[in-house]
Amino acid sequence: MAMTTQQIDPELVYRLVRRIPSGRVMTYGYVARLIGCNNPRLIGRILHNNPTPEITPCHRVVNSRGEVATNFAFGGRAGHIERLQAEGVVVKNGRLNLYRYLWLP
DNA sequence: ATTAAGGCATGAA
DNA sequence: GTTCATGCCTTAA
Repeated sequence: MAMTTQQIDPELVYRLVRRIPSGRVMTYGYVARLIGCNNPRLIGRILHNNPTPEITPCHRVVNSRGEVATNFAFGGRAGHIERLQAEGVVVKNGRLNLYRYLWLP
């Protein structure tokens, strides 16, 4: 029995991402898992379509290696890094320490 | 032992 | 069939 059509509400993603405290991050995988989706890439697509970057801090989501997005919708890689550093997150070589900054609800 | 980089798997648009 | 704001594994320095 294959469940091929699993629809997820982008609002669920945005609502969860808004809970990430300033200076902390979550990964695409964790976000996906928490909203009952096993497709991390879909989270990336939804965040790419983020209509309100000022309200929904999509820059607080990185990949499982702690690396920022190459094609961040708001200023690309540099924009992603800049927004994280503005919150005190130390980013080196487009990468941050997940052990230090990872936040889970 | 640690890290970097590449390749394959995955699920939905 | 193609395209990803991914993840995990393998391999090479």
